[in-house]
Amino acid sequence: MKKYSVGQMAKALGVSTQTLRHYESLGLVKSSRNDDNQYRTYSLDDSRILFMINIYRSMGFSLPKIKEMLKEMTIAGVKESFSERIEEVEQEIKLLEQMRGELLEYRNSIQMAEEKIGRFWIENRNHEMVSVMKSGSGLSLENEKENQLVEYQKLAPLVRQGFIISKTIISHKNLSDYQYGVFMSKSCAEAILPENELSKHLIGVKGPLAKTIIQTKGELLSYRLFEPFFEWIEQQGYEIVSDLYGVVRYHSYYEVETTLFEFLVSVRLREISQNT
Amino acid sequence: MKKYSVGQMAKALGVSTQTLRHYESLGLVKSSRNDDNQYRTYSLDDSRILFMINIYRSMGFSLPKIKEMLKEMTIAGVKESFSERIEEVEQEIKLLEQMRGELLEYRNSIQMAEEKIGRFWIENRNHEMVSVMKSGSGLSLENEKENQLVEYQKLAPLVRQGFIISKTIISHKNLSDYQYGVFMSKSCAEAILPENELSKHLIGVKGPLAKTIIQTKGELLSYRLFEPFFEWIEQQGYEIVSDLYGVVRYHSYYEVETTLFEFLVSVRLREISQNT
DNA sequence: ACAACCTTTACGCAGCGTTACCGTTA
DNA sequence: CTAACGGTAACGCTGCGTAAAGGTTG
Repeated sequence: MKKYSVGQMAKALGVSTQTLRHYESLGLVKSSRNDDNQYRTYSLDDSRILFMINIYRSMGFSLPKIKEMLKEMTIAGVKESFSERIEEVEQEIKLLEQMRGELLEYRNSIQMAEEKIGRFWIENRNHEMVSVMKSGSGLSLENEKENQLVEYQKLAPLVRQGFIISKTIISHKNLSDYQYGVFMSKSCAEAILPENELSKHLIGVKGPLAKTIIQTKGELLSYRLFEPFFEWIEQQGYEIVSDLYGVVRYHSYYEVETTLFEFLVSVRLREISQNT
Repeated sequence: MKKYSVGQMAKALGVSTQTLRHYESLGLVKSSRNDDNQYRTYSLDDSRILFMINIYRSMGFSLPKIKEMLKEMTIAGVKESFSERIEEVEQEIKLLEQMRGELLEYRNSIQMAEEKIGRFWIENRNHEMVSVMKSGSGLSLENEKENQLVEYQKLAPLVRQGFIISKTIISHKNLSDYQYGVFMSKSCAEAILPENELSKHLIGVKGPLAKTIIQTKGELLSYRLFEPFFEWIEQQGYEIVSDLYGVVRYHSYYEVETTLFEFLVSVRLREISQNT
């Protein structure tokens, strides 16, 4: 039977010579050798196995798995391997589709934020979100809350950090002690939270909402940063009726840190004061 | 500001301590150290960055890419990264879906073959396939054909090896010199072959077709192997009117090689002989 | 003599997991 | 004293790609 060298066989299969040697070192194929120079030689039969390996590789089987499959005597066993791989692939597809969804959502949210930096506006729809760490001040990583956060993060990596600034603190014009929060959308929370937890952390921010995008560069949150926002709200004839929620839209560090927050707060029209 | 140890921070983020050290070694984060014991300490600000890293990881960005993104000053740049990643993910999804299709097809074909080992049957539909190596005898890996095969394999790994046994050879009852072929479906060939090539290699096997599944174990193809098949065809009142095509359905090696071939050949009803 | 083959050995890649070996803390 | 932390250094996993350093072929 005609014999071929590694190079010839590699070319015919569309793989590299190293690939063939690698398969041999893993025991996927055994090559015979030319006695004169110890060159590898391949036959027609070898090519059939290499062909199969190629096909299995193109379906994403691992090399050890392929080795197993090539040694598998029963056709039922091979079918089983295929079924397993099909399930794996479907899992991977699901994951990637989820990823794509998150990426699109994130890109949109950045785009929106970018367009609205420093601007103020009113939205009338209700905004429902869940804050996991609401009740702690600062980064509370102890006991229950710590474990909670770990669990939620594992289930939904796409939660957002942010801040909760209570109404009282705002009225005192002193933001030195804001609270720390981890936010997620209601739909996300519904998917991963037990029902009682959901209601415990759910923040139903009722419309109309005053919103703004604030970009900070390594600064701490201070009242001064929000003053234009609060003044604008007043000028529009509204008053604040909820805590102020800041959700991180984008965060980077380059010497000084740069953070893009979306801040939102429930407002209502002030009643016209009789005394003015 | 409150400080946290690696262990605490790792737990809060749902990652391992090694992961945090790894990020540090890559320059994704810088940790300050406790002067007493050189333990790492993390602050609230660090946690925000680690949080972002987690989110980016969950979207499949590589660590070097994430490092870049965290240093990126412009929001447009970040958006661009997202758009790139979205394209990547969509490519990956496409690939996996293709893989799934091939896996399903392959599993079905094995299942079919398994059920019909050693059985003979007639199919009336036409069978169209393309054999790239048709004109060569044995495994021809030279010149043009070699390059062709390489190209086709790269474009469509899921082609099948097989054999072509010419009508003349069959009538001589001597199968020692069969031809080697690489088959693909017409739809696959249409996708990757230039049109003139397609017509050159297209084998239109017209119905009715006699088919069988033959399992060989380290044997060479011999006339004896096909004798029951040919006899059955004759008994049914048919005669062979095309070459015999053997397509590999499954191939393994376990001490002796095991191959599952699907063989098919065009037949037509014999005219009733006046002399018999 | 020279290019184009072939040989083996070994490191590099990503993103950590997993020892190994040792110091610190509660 | 001991368990549970912390530290660094180094190897392991997958599937080859890419030298390095040398022999063989046409």
